[in-house]
Amino acid sequence: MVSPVSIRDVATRAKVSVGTVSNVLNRPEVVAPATRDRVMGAIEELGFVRNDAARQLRSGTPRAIGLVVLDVGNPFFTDVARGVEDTASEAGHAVILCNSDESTQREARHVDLLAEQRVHGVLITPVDADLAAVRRLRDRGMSVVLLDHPTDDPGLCAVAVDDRAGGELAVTHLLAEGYERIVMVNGPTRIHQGRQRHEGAVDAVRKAGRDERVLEELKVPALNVASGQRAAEQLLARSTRPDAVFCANDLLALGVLQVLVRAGVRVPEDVAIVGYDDIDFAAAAAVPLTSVRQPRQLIGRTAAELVIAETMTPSEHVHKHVLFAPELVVRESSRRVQRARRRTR
Amino acid sequence: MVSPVSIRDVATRAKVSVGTVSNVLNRPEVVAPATRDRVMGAIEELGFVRNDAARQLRSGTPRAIGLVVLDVGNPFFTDVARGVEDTASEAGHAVILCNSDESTQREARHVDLLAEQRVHGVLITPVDADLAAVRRLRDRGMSVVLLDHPTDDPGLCAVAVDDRAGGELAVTHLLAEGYERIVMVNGPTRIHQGRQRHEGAVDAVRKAGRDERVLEELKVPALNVASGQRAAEQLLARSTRPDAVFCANDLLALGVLQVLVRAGVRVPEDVAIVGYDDIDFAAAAAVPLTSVRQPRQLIGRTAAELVIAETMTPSEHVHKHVLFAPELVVRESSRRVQRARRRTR
DNA sequence: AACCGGGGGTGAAACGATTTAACACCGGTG
DNA sequence: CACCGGTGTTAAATCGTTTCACCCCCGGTT
Repeated sequence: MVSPVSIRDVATRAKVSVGTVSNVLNRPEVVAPATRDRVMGAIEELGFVRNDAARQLRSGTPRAIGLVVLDVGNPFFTDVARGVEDTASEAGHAVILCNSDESTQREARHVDLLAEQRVHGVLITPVDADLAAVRRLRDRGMSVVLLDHPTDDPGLCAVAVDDRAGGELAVTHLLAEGYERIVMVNGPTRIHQGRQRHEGAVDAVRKAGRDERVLEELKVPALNVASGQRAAEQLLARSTRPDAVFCANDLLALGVLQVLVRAGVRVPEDVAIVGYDDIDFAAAAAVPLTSVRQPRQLIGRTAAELVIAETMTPSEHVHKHVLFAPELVVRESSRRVQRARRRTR
Repeated sequence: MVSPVSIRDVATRAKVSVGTVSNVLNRPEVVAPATRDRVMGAIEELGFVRNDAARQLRSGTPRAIGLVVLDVGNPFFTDVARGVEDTASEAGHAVILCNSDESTQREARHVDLLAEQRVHGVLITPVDADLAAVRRLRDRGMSVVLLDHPTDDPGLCAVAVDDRAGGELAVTHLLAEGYERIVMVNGPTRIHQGRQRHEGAVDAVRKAGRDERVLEELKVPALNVASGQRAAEQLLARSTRPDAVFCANDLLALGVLQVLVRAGVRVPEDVAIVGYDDIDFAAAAAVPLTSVRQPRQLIGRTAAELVIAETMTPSEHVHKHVLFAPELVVRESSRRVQRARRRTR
């Protein structure tokens, strides 16, 4: 029982042909004001709503874009999604949200669904680095933009943030503040963002001319709060503790921070903490968290713009790889110098 | 250039009629195994993907449901969305996510879009209590389920949590722990959840036979961390501070907690804090937060099930108002008794 | 008077699937 | 041999739009 009133009913009511109604809807300027008003009136009275399925069937241009993320629960993706939703809805597109939960199967199922929906394009953070899902989409002639996943493939648009630079920023900062035993808490190797951030961290050590042993990597199974807590417990149990912890994302950092604070460790005097992403909770933590900020909403907006542009003018479209620069936001969790100064005042 | 291979191409390739291909796709049991395999083969070779628009046009049954939330940035809605997404995708439905950002205009625009898409049904947390948007949807013959917004309207399904009971739980707990000057930090009156929670809090005071002055309400403009921080600053500036703060949601509570802790106030010895929602960050706060838990994913799942059920059997469907019971999760931020005991041990 | 051009409409043919009535074929039965 | 019921397949109608070729009317040019 879904709105049984069609364009034909409107036409009858307004005593015009269906073609004219369609014109009123899509190119109002070509129809005489008098008839236009009559048609509009009929639409109003009947409560007519365009059927997008029929529309799309004939015109071939869909009005939705797909968004496949690794984890809707992660504030990072939430903010990206918000950006996507904003520009999509400005362009009159709906956003179909899919959550792959880092599972290749779920990703595949969603991708199939999106293909059937003939979406305008797909923004995806792929689960696997082999991009199988992405290839399948492209094979079906769909525009794809990679989200937060750089690639060399010149046949693809991608929007990402320079993770290597971000890692370098963080560790350079820690070294400059005088920290000398840094542990990086990182996710599983599979996650390339983490790998990049670690490489950046190593770069920082090298560029500072320090012994590479000032930096150690501690891997945890997932990038969430619970993993951070467990990592912190491990660190506490050690005989010689690090004096700084750099976490691959803020969720980890919040977990670490909580456990350390509750164990009586002073942050940043005893141990500094730096996170990554600068989610809203970072600034509101017990000790405001230094973090590497990524322009999350901007990532979403840019990706949405790219995919819309690509499908508007598929022929002349040039694939772009947009790489945003991360930014270090220094807060109290790593400000050894300033704290010291304040204390001596 | 979106997958130009249609069911007709498959038919030609497999040397059958289009009807047979359709049968293979939808009722495989009626077609002979031999032909079935032949058709499947052709589908595979050609990389055929069903065109959902055409499908829906003829069959009339859409494969997407709409979800309109107040704020995708709020972890509460994120978790609800996850629940929706889960059951929807199990049922083979796509979820179209819309963010109204508490704006009536955005809500209206999204609702129109969903109507054009002829979605299966819409799950919505309405911006306005007058439910104008909801009525528009229903007028167009669409199933609507109200999310986290109770209603008396018997023509509607609704899934919500008993906010009044939640407020009562929180304050009863605080009173039982011996707190006697409670401030409830609440959002603007417009937000009914907050109103209900406050009424519940008042109930608790009355039922405990206390003077109603043990509870005071402090209103803030928004339910986010920043508002919580500002509220805490106000409280700190007072000559007589409350000994407990009950916040209308966890974001507020985290803001309050952070400011208090940084000002040297001991939680829960000097001031107890109770939040609402029990988002993941609540447990990971500097002092783990006592909070009223709502079954967020379950809310999403239930709502999705309802809307799918309603559209499957529209005739015999009986509208339901599901009201979940909230649950108090006691953590350290309000455990005066236990802390005292621990200290004397 | 014939012709032209163009604004304002009309009507029918797509679009790609589903659905249904009809049909061809089969061995078995009366 | 005619008839039957069942099975597998076909062809055509249908869904609601958009698009496109064409028509009509009317004033202005030759």
